[in-house]
Amino acid sequence: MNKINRKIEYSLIALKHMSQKRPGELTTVKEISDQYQAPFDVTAKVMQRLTGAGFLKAEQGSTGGYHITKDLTKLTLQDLMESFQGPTEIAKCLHANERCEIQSSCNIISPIQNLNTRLNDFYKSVNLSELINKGQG
Amino acid sequence: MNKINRKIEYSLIALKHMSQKRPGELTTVKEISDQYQAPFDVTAKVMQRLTGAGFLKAEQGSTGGYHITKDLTKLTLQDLMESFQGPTEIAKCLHANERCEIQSSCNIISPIQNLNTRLNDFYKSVNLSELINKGQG
DNA sequence: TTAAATAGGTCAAAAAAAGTCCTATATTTA
DNA sequence: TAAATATAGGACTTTTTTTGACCTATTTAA
Repeated sequence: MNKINRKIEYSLIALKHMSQKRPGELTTVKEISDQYQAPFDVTAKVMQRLTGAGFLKAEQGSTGGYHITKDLTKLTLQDLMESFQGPTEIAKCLHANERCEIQSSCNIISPIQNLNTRLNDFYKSVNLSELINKGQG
Repeated sequence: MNKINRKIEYSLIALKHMSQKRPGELTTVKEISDQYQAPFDVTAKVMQRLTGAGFLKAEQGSTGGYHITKDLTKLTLQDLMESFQGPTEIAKCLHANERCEIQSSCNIISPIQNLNTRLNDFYKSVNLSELINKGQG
């Protein structure tokens, strides 16, 4: 529990890698999967997702690749997470289409809602640019 | 991802339930599993764990049960989580006995460490008593 | 036309979470 | 003293989630 998933990790790796390039310079999936030993297919999907979310722009064709189009200083961990899994929902009862079996008798729905909001606020407080550039990593 | 696990949920349910009783009044596993429709065995394990962590005291025998022994206003979500899963570690690389396959080439170890600390600080900022009493539950 | 890139669907394997089954021990009470 | 009811906890199974692999299509430069 509390683990950050691989997609978020690969996203951070890719974003950091790309943020260290000159503006507009392209990065391929192969480049990242080779350099960081990340599985090609998973990395590819991650890049596609980041593209769909507007973080990156993809250039097609044999000399194609990706480049960052958004200002990382204006993005938060919350933005990144949301692009993969929608709104943060720490329990089933918070999700419209899921149903918690014990919901009818549950005594902690308000606390859960409160905690969810606070966790989300925390994610919003984590700036992606800052995060990526912490330490020498 | 980002889900709180069932054990933490059942813990909060039980703690809230017990905090609403008179001091020293006992609560049984059956009482909780019946009232909140939580699985008996899982709830039992949770209570045992909370006991081991010093949150509760168990009274043996046919009129036994549990009661809270710690002041919830002095406990945090971090304390609760730690009692179930040890220190919060958002990625393998932070854990002494786990090994991340890509660690040797990873470019985000420092960011991950930083984020881990901040998340932990967040959990420490969530007071259990406050959390449990948010809203009408 | 070929090579190398992105796009994306489907499936399988692995890991983690959740729950069940079973037995042992303690203690009250009939 | 036996029965009932409580905690203690090991072992296992099922379910869910996560992670990764496989495959095909499309785009574009050389």
